[in-house]
Amino acid sequence: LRIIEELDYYPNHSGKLLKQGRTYAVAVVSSFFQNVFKMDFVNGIEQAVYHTRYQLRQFTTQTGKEVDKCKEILFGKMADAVFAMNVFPDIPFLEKMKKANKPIVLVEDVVPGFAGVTYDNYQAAYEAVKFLAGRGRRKIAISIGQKSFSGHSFVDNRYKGYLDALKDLDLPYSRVLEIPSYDLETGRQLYSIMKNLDDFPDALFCASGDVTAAGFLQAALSGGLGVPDDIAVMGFDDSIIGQSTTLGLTTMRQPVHEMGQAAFQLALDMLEGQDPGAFSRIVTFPPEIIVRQTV
Amino acid sequence: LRIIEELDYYPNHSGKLLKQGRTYAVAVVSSFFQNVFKMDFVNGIEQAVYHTRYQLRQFTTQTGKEVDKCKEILFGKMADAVFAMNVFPDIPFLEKMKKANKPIVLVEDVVPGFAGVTYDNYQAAYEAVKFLAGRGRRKIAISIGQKSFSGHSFVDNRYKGYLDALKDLDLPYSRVLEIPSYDLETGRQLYSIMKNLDDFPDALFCASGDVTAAGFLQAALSGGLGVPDDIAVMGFDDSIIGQSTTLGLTTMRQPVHEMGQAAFQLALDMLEGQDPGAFSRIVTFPPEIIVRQTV
DNA sequence: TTGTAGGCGTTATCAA
DNA sequence: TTGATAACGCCTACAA
Repeated sequence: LRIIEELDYYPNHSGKLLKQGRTYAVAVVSSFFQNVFKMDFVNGIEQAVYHTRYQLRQFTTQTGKEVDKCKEILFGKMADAVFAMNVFPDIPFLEKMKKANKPIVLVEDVVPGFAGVTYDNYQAAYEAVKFLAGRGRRKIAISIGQKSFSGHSFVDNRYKGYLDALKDLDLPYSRVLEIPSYDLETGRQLYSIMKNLDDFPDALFCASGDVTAAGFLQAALSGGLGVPDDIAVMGFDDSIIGQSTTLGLTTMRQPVHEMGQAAFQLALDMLEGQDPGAFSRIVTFPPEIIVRQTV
Repeated sequence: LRIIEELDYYPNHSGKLLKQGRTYAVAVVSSFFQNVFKMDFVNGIEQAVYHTRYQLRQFTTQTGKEVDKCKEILFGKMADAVFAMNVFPDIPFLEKMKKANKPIVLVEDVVPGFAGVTYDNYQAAYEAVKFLAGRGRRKIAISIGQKSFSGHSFVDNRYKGYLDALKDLDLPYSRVLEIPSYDLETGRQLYSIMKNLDDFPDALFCASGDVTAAGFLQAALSGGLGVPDDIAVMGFDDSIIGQSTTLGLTTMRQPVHEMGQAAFQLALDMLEGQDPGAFSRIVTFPPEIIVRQTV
């Protein structure tokens, strides 16, 4: 032991893994770089991982190559389990991985019958509209990301929740602002777009997230629009961005951090658990409204 | 090749690495989980890594165990190079790693003679005070993290910049609010602390970062304090938090994303470059003031 | 061109 | 308890 200390000997990691056949690593795979959502999610995984012998690895791939990357990681023994963020649900692929006993946890966009962690996006949008209507708003616009080809992405679910709520509440006004990205500048542009609308809304539900809501708030207030007097604004996520706007943002909380922790727990259940049900378990988190000053 | 495809064969990563003796991985080591600073920094590394054959790995350690972890990673061949964030500068350790030709890039807190990426924190604080004074402020308070034992951490440098600027500008007023953490709530508490001060400042320089500045802004404005009329507020970092406050935050930009890219480039130079100077190169980024509405 | 053998560093097994 | 040996899967070098 003294010699080990003196020579700074540390066991070669690759040699160890090769022999063991297990990596004791889990991997996050996504086609986008760090952003606030991923930060919160990864933070949740990190904290859960911290108390175990596992390592966390992150891989960024080209859009559309996620499935290949997952295969490479799992079959090539780069990690024991994978968290796939917003990956287009390729059922034959998922079947194959399940049959091969390779743990994949789908995040956000989930497929019935396969392990995943998600959020009730339909209900969240539905309740957001109901809440706005309950505060006397009648002309509720929504800003939202691109709808998907499949019609089953989290964006599609939020969209459906919005439409169904309007219908159930007998609100004839609807206005959908579909935006290409989720950044501040796009949020600011929402105001320019809205200004030119002939029929102005009295509420904006930023289903596109807190960052876009913060951008809208900046542009609207410096454009002289009163919030919440002229227009109510509701965000989505309750991320640190939503928490730090100067005018407190009312928002639909998504417990992203807890989702990360749950995702790791689910991966562990698949890797070490006796419970075969884990391979088709979906953990769904409920919406929660955080009321601040913009509604 | 058809058979490879059919059987979903992927080369075993550990076997490959064991033979190669190189991992083609770089590792970020820190004693804290994802936060906005780390997010931006890692994002910079990720984008630089993306175009190479390298992978990025992240390791979170107990505070004080960073050096052990770096040794384990480098000697145990878990990665080819390490980015050490805010690690207490242990010179004998750094000497040893340099002698062993193991690339370590120090981030933020840097040691002369060893590879690192940093920011001119002294100059940044100095210029922030000068800027505030140039706008007619005479009683400038600073909020800042815990000073270090060594007296040479980035916090210490900001502190010195503040004091020297006050001296050079003949401003007798000084008020240092040393805070334990960098979150929103701590920022809000800055307002409560300040309210009870007998001699109220006319400017607050949040050298503790944009997040604390955003928290202060919330508390101050809802407490009825006028910004910038009653008090000027200046942040630090120009992170996404600083960019998304409803009242635009004037702040001292730190190009964290670029620092991440530079750190990876420096690691590459050490790993693949012919230039032995890389092992003692320090890349320092200059400060830049972003003027918005709070000053 | 194709095939075979050895070694990377670890760990598990089996023998002494 | 200790010590030698084989095998994990890859790559490279050398032989056929």
